Parts: sequence; structure tokens; C-alpha cells
Amino acid sequence: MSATASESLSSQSNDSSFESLWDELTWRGLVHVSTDADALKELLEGDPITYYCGFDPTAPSLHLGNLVQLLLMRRLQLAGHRPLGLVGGATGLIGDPRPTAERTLNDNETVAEWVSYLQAQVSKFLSAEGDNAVRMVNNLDWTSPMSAIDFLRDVGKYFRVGTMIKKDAVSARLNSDAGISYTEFSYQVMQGMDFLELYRSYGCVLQTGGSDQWGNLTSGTDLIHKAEGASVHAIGTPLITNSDGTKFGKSEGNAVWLDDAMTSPYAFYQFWLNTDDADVVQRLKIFTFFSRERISELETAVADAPFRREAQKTLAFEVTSLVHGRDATEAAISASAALFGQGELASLDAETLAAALRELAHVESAGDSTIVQLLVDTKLVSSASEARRAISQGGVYLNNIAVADDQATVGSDLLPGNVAVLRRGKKTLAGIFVTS
RNA sequence: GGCGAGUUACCCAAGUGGCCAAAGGGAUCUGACUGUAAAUCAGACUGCAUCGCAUUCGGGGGUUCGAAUCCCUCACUCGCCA
Repeated sequence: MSATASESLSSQSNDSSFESLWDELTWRGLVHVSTDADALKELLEGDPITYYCGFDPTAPSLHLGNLVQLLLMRRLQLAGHRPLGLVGGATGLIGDPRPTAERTLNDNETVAEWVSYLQAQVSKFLSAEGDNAVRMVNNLDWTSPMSAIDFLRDVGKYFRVGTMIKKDAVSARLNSDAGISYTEFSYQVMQGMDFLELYRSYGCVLQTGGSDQWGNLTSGTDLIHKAEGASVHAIGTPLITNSDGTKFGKSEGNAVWLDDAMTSPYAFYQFWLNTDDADVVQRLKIFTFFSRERISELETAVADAPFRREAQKTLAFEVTSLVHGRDATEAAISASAALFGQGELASLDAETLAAALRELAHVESAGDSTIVQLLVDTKLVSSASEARRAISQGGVYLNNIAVADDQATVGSDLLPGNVAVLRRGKKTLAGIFVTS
């Protein structure tokens, strides 16, 4: 990821036209469930509080679902509150129960490595300056020294199994064929313990997370209530869904990652650019710092001139800049313009074309490679059979010309700079750099 | 510990000896229509290859000319009873 974080951090602000931060958060649709709303509203308007949100190292990078949390944290920080960024070095070793099936355990070294990656990513989205600078914590630090006896006596006693099995995540698993291991069953206890620890060490009184984490969030508030007699708070953000019912945050079946090595800035930009009309306003509210006035303008633009896709373009620009920085975003836009522009590919100059192709999946190849092979090499398809199938369905294009023959090669009909653009379907592209 | 039920392709789910590479639905992909949108309609959807071949129905072994389908065994899951 680029190092342009501070530049965009300093340009961010909450919308001052709202009476309170709470009103803005609810307007943006960021609150799906919470503890007592009136109390929370009052709390957020008062003196700075300390709050936290946890991220488990289940992959080498955070993804778009996590971005919702990061931006919520940032909004709270902008209002003067003090963030704790928790990366779950301990909880990541246990595994949060998914509704469908047991997780595969990752080994300690892998998890430790992922912890360091996630810490760097979280840090990027929160300011490290001022008296409410972000502080990073790792639950391995207080979990690891604890003995099993201490855990069961000091923490376990506060947890009732009846309550634990009623949590959605657990009951879903108990009612499924997959069942649940004691390991994952214990997850909510560990997360509850985190909140208690942060309450004691930092005076942390608010935890945020996805609504699918609600059971884990309340496990913390309940524990603090019992162990310390204090009332603390939790906010659960909604699950972001697409209006057509599909899962948000998937591109070509893959998760959209924040790490530019896992999802290129070009692919990231394209993901946002392809947002449905029906979803774009909601996305602007959640993923940008635009004021409600600005968002309202864009909403009008979608209604009046949907074909111009102004809202999508603005959204894509904003979010890509936020995550990858301005320079990478400009490059992604240039590449998009070159590849999806109205003009002939052949009329582009070699420099522009090469730069655009480097934003895509690309390979070097000899001129006599078959199109089928290149489709496979560029990962545009996953097998030679699929490549032939795609060609016979008329879904493969070389330099915008449909490929009819599955024996075809790149040939000599190249674009300036000895390159070719391979396309599958309407918008899945790859670059070919011909070497000989 | 005892008894019963189950494990099918990305997901759900049919199939109980040959007509099963395996019904149906969802997801996904492609085409048409479009705005690099949605909805709709059509097609595709194990792999390699020119009718064909190879591998697949939890793992392993067996019966049979032939098994996802029958037998043995191991693993895992669910339920009831202890």
C-alpha cells in the first residue's frame, strides 16, 4: 500500500451540519444494533471516550468489510474520541465461529505474520497525531500469559452456557450438520475478555463491530457489567448487501482486499465504478466522508442522468484514493480511460497503452502462443477447456475483435509497443507483452 | 458407552447396480438489450482432447462384466438414550 495516508487523513472531516455525531452515524446507516441509543448519543457528544474495534488475522490483508469498521473508527476519532486498534493475535488462533463450518486453524507463525500486516493496515486509516492518536493493541499480550486455571476461574465463572448457546453464531452451528468445537465455542469468552481488559487498562467504554459480531460484542458488555458493575457500550454496523441480493465486496468471485498486491488499485477502482445505481448512494454514505449535501447532489445525478455514472465515478475515485493514495488512483483512472474509452486501441500511444496494461493481469509471450494458452496464463479463465468454451460462446476478444477460432494465435496484428489486449466478456481484461 | 441417521460437484439438493459426468434450484460465466448498471431472455458451468478419453459422488479396501448406488473398515457430523 502507498504511504500517502496522512495526506488523505488530514482532508477528512465529519459533516458539521448534523446536530450530533450519533445523528450522522445513523444517517449514514452505520448503526444496525447498539446498546441504549440515548445513552450512546449522550456519551458520544460528551468528553472524549476510548473505544475499540478488533480485527482477526484470518488472512494476510483486511478487506472491504473491514473498511466499514475502519471508517467508523475514523469518524469517531474525528469527533475527538480515542481509538484502540486491536489486532487479534490470540483470537486469530482460536477462530470466530462462522455460521456454516468449522475454521481450519492456522499455525502460530502464520498468524503472527498476518498480525503485523493487519496492524500496518489499521494504522493507516487512523491518525497517529494529537492526544487522541490511535494506539494499537494485541490480545495475545494479555491472553498468552494467562493459565487455563485462571481463565476458567476468573473469566469462565461469569459466563452461563445457556446464554452462550443462544448466540446466533453458536446456535446456527449447533443446528447445522457441522456442529461446533469447544475451541470455537470459547471464542466469545475471549472476545469478552478483551473488552474487559481494555476497560481496565485504558478505560475503554465502547466496542464497534459488524452486526454479525453482536453476540461477541455483548459478551464483552455483559462481562464488564458483571465483573466491574459498569455499563459500557457497543455499536453493530449493518451487513453491507447488494440490492440484487448478492454478496457485497466480491469481484470475479474473489474478495476485494485492501492490499494492493492482492487486489490491484485498478481492480479496486473498477470494483467501485461498477456499483449498481441502486446501491451507490448507500456506498457514498458509508465509504466516503462527503457531506450529506454533496451526497444528495450525487443522488440527483444518478436519478437525472444515470448513464453518466457520475456518482459511481466519484465514489470510485474517493475510495480508491482513500485506500491506495492519489497517484495510484490517477493511474487506475488513466488505464480505465484507455481501455474502456471510445477510441481505437490502436490510436493510443505505446506509453499510455503499456502503462494501462501494467495495471491489469499481464504476461509476456511469444507471438505464436495460442489465445487459449494466453487466457489460461493471464488467469482470465481457469482451464483450457473453459478457454475454448469462452471462445465458442463468442466471449473472447483480442484487441477488441472477437476471436472465432480456438486455434488462433496472437499473430502479428499488434498494438503500438508490441502489445495486445485480451478480453473476456465485457470487462475482464489482461495485457499481453509480445517479446519476439 | 448404546442405538439410529447422515457425508454427492462452489452452495443447497435429487439419485439406492448399467439409460449417471450424475435431475432440480441458487451462485457464477458468456451472449442479446444497455450506461463497464439493474431487470429480462438465451446458452454454458470436472479436466484433457476431432465422435472419444481420463478423473469425480467423505478416506481406504472388497463384491461384480459393470457401483454414487451392495459389503467391510476408518474418519467426521447430527439426533435419541445412558
